[in-house]
Amino acid sequence: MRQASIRDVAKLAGVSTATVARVLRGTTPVSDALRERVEDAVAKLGYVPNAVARSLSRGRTQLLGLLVADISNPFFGEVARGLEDAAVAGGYQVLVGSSDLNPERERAVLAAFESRTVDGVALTSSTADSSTLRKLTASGMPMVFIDRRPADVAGPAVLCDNEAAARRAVQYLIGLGHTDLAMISGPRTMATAAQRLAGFRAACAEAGLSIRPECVREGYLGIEGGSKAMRRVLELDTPPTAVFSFNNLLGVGALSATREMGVEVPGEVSLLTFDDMTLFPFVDPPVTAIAQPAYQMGTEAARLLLDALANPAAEQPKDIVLPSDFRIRSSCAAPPPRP
Amino acid sequence: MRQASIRDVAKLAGVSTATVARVLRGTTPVSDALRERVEDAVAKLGYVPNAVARSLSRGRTQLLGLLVADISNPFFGEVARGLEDAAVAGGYQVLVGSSDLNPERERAVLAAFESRTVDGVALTSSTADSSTLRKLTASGMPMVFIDRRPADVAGPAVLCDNEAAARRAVQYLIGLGHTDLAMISGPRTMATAAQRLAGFRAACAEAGLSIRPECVREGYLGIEGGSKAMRRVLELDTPPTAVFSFNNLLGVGALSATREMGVEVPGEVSLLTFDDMTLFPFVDPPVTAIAQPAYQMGTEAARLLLDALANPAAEQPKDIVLPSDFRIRSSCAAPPPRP
DNA sequence: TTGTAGGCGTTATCAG
DNA sequence: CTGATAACGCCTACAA
Repeated sequence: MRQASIRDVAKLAGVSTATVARVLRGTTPVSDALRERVEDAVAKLGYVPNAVARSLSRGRTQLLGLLVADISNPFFGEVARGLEDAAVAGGYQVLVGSSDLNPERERAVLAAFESRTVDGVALTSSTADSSTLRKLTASGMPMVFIDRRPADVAGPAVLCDNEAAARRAVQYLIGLGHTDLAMISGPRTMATAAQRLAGFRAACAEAGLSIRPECVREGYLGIEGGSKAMRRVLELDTPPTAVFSFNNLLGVGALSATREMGVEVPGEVSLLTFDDMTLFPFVDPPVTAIAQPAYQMGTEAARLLLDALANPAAEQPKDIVLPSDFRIRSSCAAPPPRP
Repeated sequence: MRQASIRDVAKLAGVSTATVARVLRGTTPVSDALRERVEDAVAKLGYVPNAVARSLSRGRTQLLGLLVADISNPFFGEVARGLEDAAVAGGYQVLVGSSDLNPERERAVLAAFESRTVDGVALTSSTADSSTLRKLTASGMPMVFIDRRPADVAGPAVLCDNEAAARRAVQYLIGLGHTDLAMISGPRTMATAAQRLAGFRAACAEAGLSIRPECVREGYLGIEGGSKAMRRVLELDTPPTAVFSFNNLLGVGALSATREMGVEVPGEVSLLTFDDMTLFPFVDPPVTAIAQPAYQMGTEAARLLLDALANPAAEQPKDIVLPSDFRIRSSCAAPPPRP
C-alpha cells in the first residue's frame, strides 16, 4: 500500500488539505474539533509528511552538507558529530561527503550538494579552486569553512589558532634545549600547513635558531606520508633532535617510522604533533600534542550556518577562532648530548 | 537571480521541457540539432537540475540513511566511509545520524529518514524496538543491519564472526596459561555482546575453566564504562589474570584503568579486546585485538542495499558474515606466578 | 476559522 | 523523434 498522503488524511478527516497542513505545522489556528479529527486520521493512517514534497514546495531542504577529506579520520568524525548535534537541534540533518582531497571528487560532492539544494554547506579542508566555491556562494548558498579557508572566497570560517599554537609548542621544544628542529608539514597549498609552518619558523627565528632546508618536509597527507618524511629526516647525517608534525596522521606516521628504525622517543628525537588522539596518552611514549576543539568546531560551524539561514539579511559574520589545547605528555625531552 | 529551471532552458533552446529532460538523462534519442541547442542553453544558464523535484517526481531520492551510535567513533567512521564509497559509486549519497544508542534519538533519526524517503537504510548497533523497524520495512524500505541485528526483524545483516572470533582469542589466552579470566562485556541486550560473551564462555568451558560471576561485567558503553568495569575487576581480592574487552572504547577504558591503578600489562594482567584501532600497535604495550573489517562492512551493506533497490523483486538475501582478523601484539602474556 | 487552487521543478505518459 | 500535460505531495496566498 502506498504511503498515505496529506490528501488521504484530509479525506478521512473530512477537511481540506490546507487544514491538515495547518494542524501539522501548528502555524494558523484551527478549531479543536477539526484538529482532533485530523489527528485521529493521521494516527489511523500512520501518516508521515513527505519531506521531499515539503522541500520542493518551500524551497528549503533542512539539510546541511558537510564536505570532509575523510569521514573515517577521527578528527573529521568529531567535527561531523559536532555539526550534526547542532544541526539536529535546529531541525536540520546532515549529508556527508568525503573527498580524499581529490579535487575531482570534491567537485562531485559539491555538485551533489548544490543539486540537492542543501540549505548550507560546511567545508573542511577543501582543495576546491575558488571559482567552484564562488559559484556556489553566488547562488546564495550559505557556506562556512572549517579548519581553514581558501583564498579569496567569501564566507566565515571556524578556525584554530594555528600559528600561535604551533609557535607556542615549538617554543616549548626550544625551552627543552633543542636547537636543531624539523617539521613534517603538509602540502604548501594548505593554509593550515602554511600557518603552522609559520609558527614553527617564528619560534625558531625568535630564538635565533636557523632551520636547515632539508628539515622542512612537505609530507603527503596520511600515515604513510608521515612515515616517509620522518624516515628521510632521521636518515640525515646529523638528524634533528626534535620533530614537529603537521597533523594527527602525519604524527602517527612519524611515530611509526621511529619504531621501525629503532629510534628512541624522546631519547633520540622528541616528537610533537598537531591534533590529539584518544590513544595518544597511552602510546609509548605518551605523545605531546596540540589538541584542536574538533567537536566545538563542528557546532560553531552549524551555528554560523543556522544563523545565516534564520537571518539571511545579516551581514557576513566574522571568523571564529577557537583556542587549541597544548597537552604536554612525554614524547618530548631535552636533546641527547652531542658527541 | 533565481536558479534556472528546466523551463528556462527549454525556452532559451526553443524546445519543450521534455526534450531538455531527454538530453540531460540521455535516455531517449534526441536529434543532434536539438541536443546541441539544449546543451548550449544549459551552459549559458548554468543550469543545474533540481534533485528535490526529481526525487518527488520519480519517487526516489538516491539517498541512503546511515544510523550509527556515534559518527565520531572511528569504527563507525570506517563503516561510514565504506558505505559512502560504495553508495557514491552507485549514484547515491548518504545521510548520517548518530543516536548514542539513545532510543528516543534513534527513533527521531529513523523518522527523519522515513520522512525524507531515503531509498534505503543501514543500521548499525541499533537499539530500536523491533516494532519501529518493522513499520519501516513494512513500508517497503530496504534495510540492512550492520554489526548486529535486532531480533525478529527482516532484512539482511553484515556481521562479523563474533562468537568464533571471541572464542579463538580466548583460546589464545588460555593457551598462554591463564585459568582465571574476566570479560568486560556490553549490555546484555546487545546481540554482539551476547555472542562475544558466548565465545568467551565456550572457550573457557572447553578448557574446563570456570568463570567467576564477578568476573563478567556488563560495562556501560564508552571509555568511562570500560574503566569502571576494569577497576572493579582488578580490585577483586584475587583479580583475574586476563581480561577480554567487548569493544574498542571499553578496551581503551580498561587500559586506562590499569594505568591509573599502576597495574602492569601484561605483567599482572593480560588485556585483549574486540576492535582494533590505528594506534593500538603503538600503545604501551601494543594491544592485542580482534580487528573487524569495518570499511568492508560498510561497502557490503551498501551493496546489499543497492542490489535490493536495483532488483526489488529479488528475495531477501542471506546475511553476510565477514571474517575478523586476530592481531597478536604484546598486551597478553603468561599469567604471573601465583604466590 | 476553513476551503480552493495554483505553484514548486521534474519525469513520464501519450499523442502526434 | 518531439511536444503537451498530468502527476508527485505539500504549502500558501486568496477568497469565503
